[in-house]
Amino acid sequence: MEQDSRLAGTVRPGGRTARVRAAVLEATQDELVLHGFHGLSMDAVAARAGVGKTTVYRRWTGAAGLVADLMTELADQSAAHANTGTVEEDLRANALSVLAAITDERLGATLQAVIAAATCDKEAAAALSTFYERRIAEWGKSIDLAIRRGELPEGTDGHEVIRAISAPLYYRLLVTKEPVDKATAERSATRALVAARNGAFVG
Amino acid sequence: MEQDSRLAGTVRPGGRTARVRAAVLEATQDELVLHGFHGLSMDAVAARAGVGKTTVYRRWTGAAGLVADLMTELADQSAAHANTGTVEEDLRANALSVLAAITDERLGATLQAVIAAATCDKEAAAALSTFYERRIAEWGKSIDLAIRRGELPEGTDGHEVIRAISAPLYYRLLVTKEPVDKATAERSATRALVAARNGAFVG
DNA sequence: CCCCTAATGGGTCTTTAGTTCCGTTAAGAT
DNA sequence: ATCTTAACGGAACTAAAGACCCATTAGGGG
Repeated sequence: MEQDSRLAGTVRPGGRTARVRAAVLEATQDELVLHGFHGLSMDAVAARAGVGKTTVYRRWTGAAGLVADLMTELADQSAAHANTGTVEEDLRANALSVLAAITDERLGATLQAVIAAATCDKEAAAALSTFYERRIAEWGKSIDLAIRRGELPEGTDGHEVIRAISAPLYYRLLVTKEPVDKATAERSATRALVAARNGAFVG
Repeated sequence: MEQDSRLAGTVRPGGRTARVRAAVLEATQDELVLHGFHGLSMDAVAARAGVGKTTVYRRWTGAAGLVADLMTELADQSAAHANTGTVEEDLRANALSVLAAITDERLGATLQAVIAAATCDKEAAAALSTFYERRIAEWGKSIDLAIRRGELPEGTDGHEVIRAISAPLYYRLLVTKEPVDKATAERSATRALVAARNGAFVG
């Protein structure tokens, strides 16, 4: 009689509980593609997932909780950094992977939704932050390798270089609403590389 | 009997209509600071502004329309580009003006709200797009002057340099949720400048 | 100053979001 | 296989969002 203080789904996470979670997160992505975060209704998600809306409200507090959980799920699926042998190609690969993510219909819609949710919800903000922290640390290794190969100056801040590549793509996607294509991504990688080679990321 | 197809507030825009608009936009900003875009309620805005909620629904379609109008209002107030005599200082001024905007309590909350709204609303997206198009064109002049002074290579894409300065700041604000301070802004300006001097923005 | 009507605002109605209750189903431990 | 109870789902309920109607107020042209 004391376990009702704990969150539902933690004591018996197998079988049905897992199936419900998968169905709800799938349905959430579908809804995000159709209506975006502001148009995300718990009711619609429950109906599409084929589960009772009581269940959705019980396990996820609200719309922000849903997308936060979605982001957490994606964090576990993030890929390893490229290791092609040259920084130039590694950074190009990084830019193209960001491009692929934000131009993918489902993934792109999900990312934008989490970002929208994170502007006013702590949980979503934390999920986002964690996701990119990991991603930046992972791809930062490419820079460390490049430094060891002598391709970049000693002391170059790898995390900052990786951020510098993604930033213009997200800026276009979210702020200026300009289209983001392959050429944009490649330019972004090249510019970060030029700056890095000239020591702009040292210190 | 035909003018009801036109939007309310366009035939008699002076006096009361203008006062109502000002009060509503003010109240909208207050609410955005408190609850963010996702928590923006037309009802609360009307109450805070001291106007009937019917009026708010009539003149602005919904929450997205409110923030879109707010953005349009801000677009008219945008400042002219700096002209200190050196690119270095002009770009630094640009970065600091972005910093000031996103760290200001009311303006920052408004910008984040419009960005959140723009992820799923065309009107808000258009307002954002227009705002930054203007801003980038305005500050791009600093780069043109620098090219004429011989500080940057002929053919440098000024708009892209300006975007490159803002991008990392918005990236941190919206995506990674890292704090954005003066040092971050200055680094961003410096890095874009280094890349530009080395021809990364030509072509 | 007067008139016409654009624009506002209170009140009411409808719809949708979110909660609660309780019976049913199925994990997972023995 | 059996039992306990975590977790689900339908239904009824409450609260809030949003739409509508019509009387009142005040721009702005004459």
